[in-house]
Amino acid sequence: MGRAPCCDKANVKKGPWSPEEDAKLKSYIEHHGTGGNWIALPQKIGLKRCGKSCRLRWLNYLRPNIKHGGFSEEEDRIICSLYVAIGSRWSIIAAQLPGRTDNDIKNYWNTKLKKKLLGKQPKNQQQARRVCHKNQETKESKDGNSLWPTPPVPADQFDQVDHHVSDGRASIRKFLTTLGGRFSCNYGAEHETPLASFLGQQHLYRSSMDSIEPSEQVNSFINGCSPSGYHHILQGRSEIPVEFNEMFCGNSVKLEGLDCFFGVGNMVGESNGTSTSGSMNWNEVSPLIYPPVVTSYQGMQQQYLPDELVHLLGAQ
DNA sequence: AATCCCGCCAACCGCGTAACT
DNA sequence: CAGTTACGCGGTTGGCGGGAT
Repeated sequence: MGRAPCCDKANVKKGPWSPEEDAKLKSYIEHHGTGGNWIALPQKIGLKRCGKSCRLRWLNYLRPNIKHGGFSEEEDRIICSLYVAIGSRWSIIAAQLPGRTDNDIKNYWNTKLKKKLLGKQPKNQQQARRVCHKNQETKESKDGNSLWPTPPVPADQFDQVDHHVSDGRASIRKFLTTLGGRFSCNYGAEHETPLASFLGQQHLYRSSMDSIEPSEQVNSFINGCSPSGYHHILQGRSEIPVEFNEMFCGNSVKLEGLDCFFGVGNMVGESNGTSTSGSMNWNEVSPLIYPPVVTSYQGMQQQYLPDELVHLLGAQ
């Protein structure tokens, strides 16, 4: 049957917005609001635009107090922290950064922040495109370090990560500690959301990871993860996005506590691309590399996220 | 000076889902 | 309860500008 189009595509203008269109939309919404119906809005104003397009334009550019560019270090840190915690939920991340839009944050992450973090990787990964383009075979491309093996993991073998679950909580604790350092609770700062407070003190760029202990809050989060919940996380409702997986794999720095995610002997430096699926034990390889289809975000929220985050997600 | 290449970002597209009938 | 509609979200695309060759 197919989906009904949201507007008459033939009669709708696409592409960049003109100042006149911006002015019409802005003026109308400021005086009358959206009327709760974006689809009808363009007709009311006399704009030949799709309702979705109007909504996007308003949310991303025309509404008051929108900031563009100039992300601060603090904002960087919050974005990174939240990305580690919840993945590419840009709207949720944007909700923690007043004046920022999900689109802006998404673009910022994809074009700058991700590279800033991945910049710690060997250069061959960053320059692969350029090098390939010039048909130059570099030393790095030969050493195999950039070739993270990518065999498929049969769905029925995910169960075999169960043996990790016994020490899973300890590993998650160690993992979060390694990633973020001290997760302390520091509510009360003005204009600080609980979530920003919860995550804001992570230090992703710590050079030393000795003698850091997770806070009570993190411990309670971790302890709140049932074994099945931990299994669920391992199975790919992974809150550790692929980029970070790649970052760690490509990083020569040994990250303690990641064994349960990467598998003994497969984490750093040993996946040199010379292995074959026949010689590697893929049950030991992180399922985070192959995130399966998400089936129940709602359920995950309720079971595996801290109360603060669940509350925020629920309040959306 | 011309061309190529790449990064950035505004905008679009399609899907999931809530709300409504 | 099923079907329909609209919203909101995240992934992707395409045009533009600037740097490199």
